[in-house]
Amino acid sequence: MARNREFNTDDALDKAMLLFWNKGFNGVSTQEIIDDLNISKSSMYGAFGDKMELFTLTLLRYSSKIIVDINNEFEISQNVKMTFKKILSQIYKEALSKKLNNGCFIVNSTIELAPHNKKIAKIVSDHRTKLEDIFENAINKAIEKKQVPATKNAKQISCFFCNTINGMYVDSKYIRTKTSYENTINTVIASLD
Amino acid sequence: MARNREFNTDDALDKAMLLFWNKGFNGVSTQEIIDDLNISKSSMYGAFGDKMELFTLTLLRYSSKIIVDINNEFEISQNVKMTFKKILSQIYKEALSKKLNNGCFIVNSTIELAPHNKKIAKIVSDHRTKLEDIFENAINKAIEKKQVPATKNAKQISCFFCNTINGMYVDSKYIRTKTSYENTINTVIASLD
DNA sequence: AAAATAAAGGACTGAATGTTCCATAATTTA
DNA sequence: TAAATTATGGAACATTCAGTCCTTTATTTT
Repeated sequence: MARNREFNTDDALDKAMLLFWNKGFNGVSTQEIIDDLNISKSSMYGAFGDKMELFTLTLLRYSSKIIVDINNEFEISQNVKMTFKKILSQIYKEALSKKLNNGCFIVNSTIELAPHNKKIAKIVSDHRTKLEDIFENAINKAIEKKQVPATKNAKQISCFFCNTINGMYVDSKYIRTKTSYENTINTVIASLD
Repeated sequence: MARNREFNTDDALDKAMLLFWNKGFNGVSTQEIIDDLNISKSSMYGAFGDKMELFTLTLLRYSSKIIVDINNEFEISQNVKMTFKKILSQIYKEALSKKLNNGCFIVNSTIELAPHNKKIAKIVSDHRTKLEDIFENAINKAIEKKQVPATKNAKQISCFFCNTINGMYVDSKYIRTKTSYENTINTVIASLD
């Protein structure tokens, strides 16, 4: 050990995450990053490797946070249907309240990078698998509790919900009317009846 | 009039469209464009203005083509449900058959540019409005023909279908299994029953 | 306190970026 | 056929890009 790092690594990752989330990998320059994090280039390269490594760290960080949050939602859940409605509603409420239309960092990265970068494709794909698993477990538990008809296919619906969420995050980039999202959510939630 | 253009403008636009569609605005350089179109820089700038103008032209061209195609589908349609199933299935069949995971040029541009570029946001938003209108008309006609229950809200379902399509185009960037898409489609089509 | 080690600042690099300019070539109109 | 006009090819431009290098500074270990 020798001289200590003068900045907080997690804070720096959070700031970089916001930049990449908002403008994409290609939309942010290294100069912009070091200006925003208020560190020097050598510090950035020393701490995080290169631009793509930094990006990857922020994406993994984002994914973890989302997975933890969604897991929590279902742990405190009394009713799956309500919880799904809450999760879907939060997406558009956040979108409408923010000035930044940054949507979902995972979706953004899927579109921008997944087809041309295997590492990013893996992160995105792993994230999707985790989400679907959480949903599937929640629906199966609800079926056990007779809150959802046993005729429903939990896997199929989980997949469909992920699709809906991805769609909503695309919409959130340019749709600023509550009604549009509520149209979708109402139709979607009905699939659990 | 004077010297004639040596290249075909429409062919050039189609080639440029493929580039942007596959790699996004920021993912394609002017050098790459002129190499691919096999024209000189001055020809490109002379014919299309600048990179963003060229991009905009290709995006509008893409949008028009999609709208014409979808319109045609419903014009030859005997049954809305079948037509929707056909449209949704085509998305994943095309995705699975192609080596390029380019998805939908409109969705890609929505994610990459709409939040930071008003002109692109308008194109994307107009495209969405047109699509929803086509769907709404088709569902209403089907209700008249008693193919769809009159209790259904055509506007709401149209909005939901657009959401589903956007979600599928996100998925198409990294999901290579038929089952996943069929899970979604089966659940979605059921909303017309 | 000295030696070792790691972080920071920032100048620097070479390549790539989007765009412009200009000389030349082709075509049309008068 | 001459003048006008547009297209082409490619050199040139300033800027920005991601990434490196080296000196200085701070901290730890011996």
